[in-house]
Amino acid sequence: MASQHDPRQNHLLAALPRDEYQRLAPHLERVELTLGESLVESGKVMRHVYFPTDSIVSLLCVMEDGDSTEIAVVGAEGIVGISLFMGGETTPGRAVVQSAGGAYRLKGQLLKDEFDRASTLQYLLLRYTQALITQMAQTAVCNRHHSLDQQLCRWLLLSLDRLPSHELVMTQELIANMLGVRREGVTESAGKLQKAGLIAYHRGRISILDRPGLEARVCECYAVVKKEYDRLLSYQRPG
Amino acid sequence: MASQHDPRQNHLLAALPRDEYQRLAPHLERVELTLGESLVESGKVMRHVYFPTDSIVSLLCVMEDGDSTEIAVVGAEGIVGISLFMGGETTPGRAVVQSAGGAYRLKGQLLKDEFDRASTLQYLLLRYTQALITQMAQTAVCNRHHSLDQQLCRWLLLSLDRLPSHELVMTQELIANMLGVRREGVTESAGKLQKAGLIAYHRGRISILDRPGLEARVCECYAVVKKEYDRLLSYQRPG
DNA sequence: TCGCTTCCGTGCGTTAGCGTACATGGCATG
DNA sequence: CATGCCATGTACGCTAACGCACGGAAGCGA
Repeated sequence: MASQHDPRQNHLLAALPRDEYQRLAPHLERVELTLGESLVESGKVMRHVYFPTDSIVSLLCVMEDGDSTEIAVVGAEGIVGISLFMGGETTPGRAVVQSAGGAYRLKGQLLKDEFDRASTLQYLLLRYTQALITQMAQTAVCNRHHSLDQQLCRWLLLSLDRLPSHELVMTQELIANMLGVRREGVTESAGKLQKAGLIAYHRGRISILDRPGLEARVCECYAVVKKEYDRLLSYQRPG
Repeated sequence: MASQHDPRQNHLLAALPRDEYQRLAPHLERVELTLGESLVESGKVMRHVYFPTDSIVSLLCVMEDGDSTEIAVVGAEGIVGISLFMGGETTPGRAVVQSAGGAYRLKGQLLKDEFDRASTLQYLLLRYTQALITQMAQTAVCNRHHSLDQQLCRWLLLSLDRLPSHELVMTQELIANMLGVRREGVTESAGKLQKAGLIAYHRGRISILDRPGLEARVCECYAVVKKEYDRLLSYQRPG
């Protein structure tokens, strides 16, 4: 069983066979991520990858004028810094802590070394990356075709899936940055959900009161992403 | 030099060292892709990957109601079917031929075998996948924040970069499907470009008359993607 | 040559989301 | 308790894109 602070609260680390995990474990360094902290800056070379345990990290694409959009969200099921093993070293995007909490970090070179052994880690990371790609694609199509109301539901559910509690610490201003819309738009959509009794909002804290209600309002995008994550990250190795 | 039909017109295949290429070459099968042909269907297991030479393939995300959006575009610089080596076997998206032309296909298992040798091919494919991810992310943010006019310019330039000629065979209806907008919207935006003398449109054929003019109108997204492709696919191996 | 289909242009009214401005009420800080 | 900032609510005009409907023209096949 996992102690209170155990790297294996991260699903990728938990899925490693004993010997691979033992090689990495001494180098895993626990860090506390604070809300708004930036783990990856556009174009900067990363020194570490991060395995969240009970934190959430948003992958953002920021443009010259400051407008931004969330591309994908990473929790305990994933890793931040895929470009380190994909080979690019850097990304044009940013990674920002969306929900404070713990994570374990690992020096990029150590991850790369283990990855290059054609290890289980490689298998896991590639499958995870494909799940991430699906999330990005579905986010793109959702941005195009669905209403802000639906997108907000999707965003809340994706966050909720990565949190232990039913409460998230997040101002409407920040949600607006994630979704790439106006703050006032979020106020309006969130107001609808609140009137419908699905959530309660109070100064940067959102309590989810009726999760099935959210699921009833969300667009198909949420289910598509969730299904693909379940499929790809169930970790039944072929051999 | 490449003969008229040479697998090495595809940049990934061209970048392989001799021995790796020799292993794959006997299994590369030339195919002619026709406009609108579907190479990958949502959820279906793929049997082959495709290396385009002078064709263009669009990666689409299609929703239940039929609305779709292009997530990324693949030409001679890339490969169609990344989920075969990423490990997922399938994707929720589709891959549709956007511009007819040649490609070489390879049985999925053969590609996987070579990939798992920790070969140069693996190095190339992973870097390519990262470039693809960048394109997807930028597409998402462009969908959100930029006008249809700008997106059309981006789409034309991305297509143009993957074509030998200055003419593309593509109805406004199809472009609308790619961009996830109405056909009438494309008519209007294309009309502006035509009035400005940048393109000429005639029954499913677009001639680009003034490429610098398009580049002057396009949003930053085009340059971000192009720069990242150039950076990641220049193929200077570290060792 | 006729007729049909495909492709493009245009003109509505409608709407979601934008930009802006401003009001209110918590909460912290002194 | 006074001050001030921050998070949220609200209002209003504006615009890009939507849905729908129609018209015309180019090409193709009989």
